[in-house]
Amino acid sequence: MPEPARKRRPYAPRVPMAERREQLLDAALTIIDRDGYDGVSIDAIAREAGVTRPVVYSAFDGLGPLLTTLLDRQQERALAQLFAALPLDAAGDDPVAVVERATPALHAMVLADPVTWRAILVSPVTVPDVVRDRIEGDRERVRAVIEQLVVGVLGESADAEVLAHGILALLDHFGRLVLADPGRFTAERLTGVIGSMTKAWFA
Amino acid sequence: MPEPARKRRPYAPRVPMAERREQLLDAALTIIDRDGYDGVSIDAIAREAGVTRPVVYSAFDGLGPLLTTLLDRQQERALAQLFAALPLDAAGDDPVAVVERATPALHAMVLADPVTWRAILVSPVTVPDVVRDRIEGDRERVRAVIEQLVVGVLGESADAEVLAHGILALLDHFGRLVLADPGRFTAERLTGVIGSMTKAWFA
DNA sequence: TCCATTTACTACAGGTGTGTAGCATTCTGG
DNA sequence: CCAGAATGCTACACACCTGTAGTAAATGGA
Repeated sequence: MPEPARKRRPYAPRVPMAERREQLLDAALTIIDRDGYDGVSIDAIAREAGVTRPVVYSAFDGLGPLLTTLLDRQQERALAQLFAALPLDAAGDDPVAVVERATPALHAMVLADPVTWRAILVSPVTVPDVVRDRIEGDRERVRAVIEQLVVGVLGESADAEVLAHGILALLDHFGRLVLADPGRFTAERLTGVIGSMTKAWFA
Repeated sequence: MPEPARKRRPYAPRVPMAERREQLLDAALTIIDRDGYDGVSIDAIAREAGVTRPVVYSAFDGLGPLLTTLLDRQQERALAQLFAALPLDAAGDDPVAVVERATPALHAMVLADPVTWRAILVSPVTVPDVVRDRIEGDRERVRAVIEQLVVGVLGESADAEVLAHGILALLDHFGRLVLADPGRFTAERLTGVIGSMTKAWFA
């Protein structure tokens, strides 16, 4: 029988830096989706990607920069999806109609890319600082957009800041419900509730 | 000059087990409040309490049981505070009046014991499993109570489950706002927004 | 006062993660 | 075909955490 000889690990496929970086970002996202932000480490990412840690260090300066880069990528995807689904140009329209169009659109958006949205919605506070600051910053930008919508519809009299916080909190939570149990929390139910709340407000 | 001689660590005050346990729970809560659930470990708790790890192990069987005990204690405090502030017996009353009494009460409750409430509100998902399951369980119980209130007020026709989710999400988020910036998000503003939402619904 | 009990500490063995230096392999262009 | 540049791996030095066995100090009652 031959020597045990399992001395050297088989070489991972050689890959140019740019591609390796993408692959590592994908690995990080997979871990976040499967194990939460707790599970993310240089070590875990290397294992997930089938390489050793120095490979990761040669592609990124550490966990913080890696996650920042990942967030850059996901941010672009998420905000594009979100602003496509939000009724940004509906200044004068009937609010009920607007809401009853936007709600199913948001529902579909979340289910169409659950990995992206889970990483954003199911992450609120106890995550690495880089990530938290980034997500909070984006959330604040979205909230400002909603606040403008509120002002546009209700005028200056309402407490638009607090209302926008409330609306975003509702959207967040309904998003989490959809991700957690899509069969239970359907577009119809959510649209029904949000629609009747809107009707109550304006009718 | 005397020998360096800093061989032995000064003894921590000797304390009976029951008291030590309380002290360790307080240390854990302090850490959670300051560093989040990520920072909690047997080691960190021992350091925070000014003792060594074996002391912690002699008081609890490990981190899980310690946190469970802490949750038992905090749960009692929190639910007592919450059900005192919630209008559980207001089945027939005017909803607007009920809400305008309950909102300032909840606001005061959160600010009166911010450490307890931060640990509950600012913790949603990425926390030790024992803690998450526990908090989620309690949240679900509270949500069920709210659902009953909704049914009592709106009847069976409404989608009480989803509405209760929405209401709890609003309460959660407004609680976080108050904890994050008490000067900005006052009882008056929150009561104003919640009151006008309620008025819109029922008027 | 002295000893048994209670309480606390030291020390060790083992696990996982970080970051880096130096070596091995593969690939590419002349 | 054969450098040298890319790319990947091994190995090491730390750091921090878990649990536990053995030892030292404080306390209280006989």
